[in-house]
Amino acid sequence: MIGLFEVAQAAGVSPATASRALHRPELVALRTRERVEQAAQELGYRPNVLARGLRTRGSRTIGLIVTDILNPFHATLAKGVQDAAEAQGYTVLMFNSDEQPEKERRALETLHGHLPQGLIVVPTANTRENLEIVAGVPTVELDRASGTEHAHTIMVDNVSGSREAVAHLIGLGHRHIGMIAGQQDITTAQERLQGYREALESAGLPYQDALVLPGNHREADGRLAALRLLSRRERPTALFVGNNEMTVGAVLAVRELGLEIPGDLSVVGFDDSRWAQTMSPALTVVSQPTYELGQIACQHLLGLIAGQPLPESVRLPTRVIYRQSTAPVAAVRA
Amino acid sequence: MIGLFEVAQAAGVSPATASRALHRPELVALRTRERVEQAAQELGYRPNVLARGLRTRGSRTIGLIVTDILNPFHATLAKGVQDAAEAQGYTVLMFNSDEQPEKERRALETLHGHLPQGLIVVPTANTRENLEIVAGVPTVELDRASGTEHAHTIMVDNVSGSREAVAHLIGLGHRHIGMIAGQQDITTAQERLQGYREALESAGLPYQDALVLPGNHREADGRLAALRLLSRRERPTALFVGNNEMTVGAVLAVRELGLEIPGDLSVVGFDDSRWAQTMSPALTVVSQPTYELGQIACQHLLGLIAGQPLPESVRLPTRVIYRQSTAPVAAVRA
DNA sequence: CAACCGACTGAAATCGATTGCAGTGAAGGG
DNA sequence: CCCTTCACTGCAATCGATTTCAGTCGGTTG
Repeated sequence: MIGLFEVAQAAGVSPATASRALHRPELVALRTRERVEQAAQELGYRPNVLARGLRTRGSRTIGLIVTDILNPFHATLAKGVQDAAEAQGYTVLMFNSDEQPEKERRALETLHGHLPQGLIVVPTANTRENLEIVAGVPTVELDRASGTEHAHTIMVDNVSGSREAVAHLIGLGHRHIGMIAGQQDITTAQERLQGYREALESAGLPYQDALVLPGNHREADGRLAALRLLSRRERPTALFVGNNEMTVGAVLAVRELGLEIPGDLSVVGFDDSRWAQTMSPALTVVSQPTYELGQIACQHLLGLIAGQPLPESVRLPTRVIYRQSTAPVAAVRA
Repeated sequence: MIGLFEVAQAAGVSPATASRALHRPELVALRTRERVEQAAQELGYRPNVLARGLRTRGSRTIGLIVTDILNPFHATLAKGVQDAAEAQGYTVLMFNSDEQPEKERRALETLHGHLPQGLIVVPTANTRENLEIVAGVPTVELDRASGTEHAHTIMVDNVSGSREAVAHLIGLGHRHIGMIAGQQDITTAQERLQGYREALESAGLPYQDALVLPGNHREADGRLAALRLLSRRERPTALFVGNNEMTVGAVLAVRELGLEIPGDLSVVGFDDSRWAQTMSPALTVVSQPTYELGQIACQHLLGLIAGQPLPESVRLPTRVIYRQSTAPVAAVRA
């Protein structure tokens, strides 16, 4: 292994000087620095991150915990975080919590041993308690809020995205709009439901409990919820689904029931995806700047690490993309 | 920070004994060990991975380099690797090469500084040279082979998967079968093309160069290639696409041209996905045991690290899943 | 000309865990 | 009763990079 010692020897200086030459250039005479740099170059010196991290108590490493890397939304978040981290020379240690508080806890414990400089986490139900494991480490919560006081959160504007989507349906004449909401212990799901309610309210429509079903954010649950909603005596004419996975399930359920989109039923999903774009008919969705969300979360975290004063809460805009899965309710009766 | 020192103090022993008590129990008296374990438990001791790694020259960490985490295939591989690693107490450092040899090189350099115990890599065009950076580190190549001598590779049986898929098309009466192959500097793409040729050959059909187009594995390229193939005077009646992303592009191209699947054109893709399952008509594909591929690669690597004798090459089976995107060629003329 | 200054460099301590070696006490054998 | 053996424990060195502190050496200033 090529260590600083070898470099120093080759350059005819002490390890101390070699170290300074490489990352505190202003403390070393120009000629010495050049010799060291050349030696490092020629020998292919790569600093031992472990030794450095041990000494400096921190390792230019940040932790990232997402709930499900197989969900394209989370994969995109992860890419945004990684790219931003790499741009600043940080390495990302990534973990999956699979929405399980227990796995999240294990991930945090492992992470803690690596002395990360900071942490980005997509919270689960228990994140508030789990975060004690890494107390003192700058942390950014991504996409959802854990409820921890003074936590930094980077989220999208779920409320207005939902509100606009549902208002769009109302504008098309729909009066019975079903919603498949997520688990209500997650802020994202709460906010999307709130947007739905607000849209109804400003249109003077009543909120009907029976039209809103929860779901655990998985495809299977979306399917079941949709089957139940669409089997009601008075079938909704439109469906708003609170996350991408459940939307897939809902659309499959619609097909199973032999209903036409948008002829029999208008559908709006939350979160755009290739699937939403290429299914037929193409799906109207509330889209989120997913990659940017990850990127900004990372930049925010690096800012925190550097001690910059930053706002505790950042909201990125959502936007409704109108495609072919929504149509005037009149069409149903026609 | 709770270190071994604090634990030792609380248990009334030296750090040396505390260390042994925790990972060499047989060297320590039962009662002492219990005291140490309890102290560690109560204080919430977590070993400092950096210090340990520095001392033992290795950090219970493995590296993983995939080419594109946004591709569900790679995301699934990553999950397989991570789950298997976690099961054995290993931490995964994951990087994206985005198919760029330069990014791969940087990832390897960063990784090298972390003294990983092993490495799993989905090779790019330059992997053979790049791997010198981590010379001496046990390495497993995943999904593709870099061409390095005596490299351990975990791949699927691309040739027979393709052969069977194309034979299926031939069995349906197709005689003009187009293929969108990947870049031919990647073994996976070579092998899938070979399967295509073998199928033609055993059916006594001629191989026509003009029916085979390359592509860089991206959706956009799949679309362009499909547009070109399907605009030929004598249009192919079937299309075999060599990877999942390009298949999406190809299907979009088919729709643009106003062709019906499978009425005007049969389509088979390589690699199953939710998109392939839920598009209409559902896509006939060659499926791969993706998650297992990742898992097995990781177990293989951990085996190598432990010094077990293992075969250099492992092939997992592929399987054709017959859905609605393929139909007898007769239907075209009907 | 002496005292001093500033720029630079090196010796050595340090981070926390592991481990070779030596030392301790008790048990057992002669 | 003494010596050996064995089980256990502690001291101190070690991994590689960083950093404090103490020089060293020209050159400068009063």
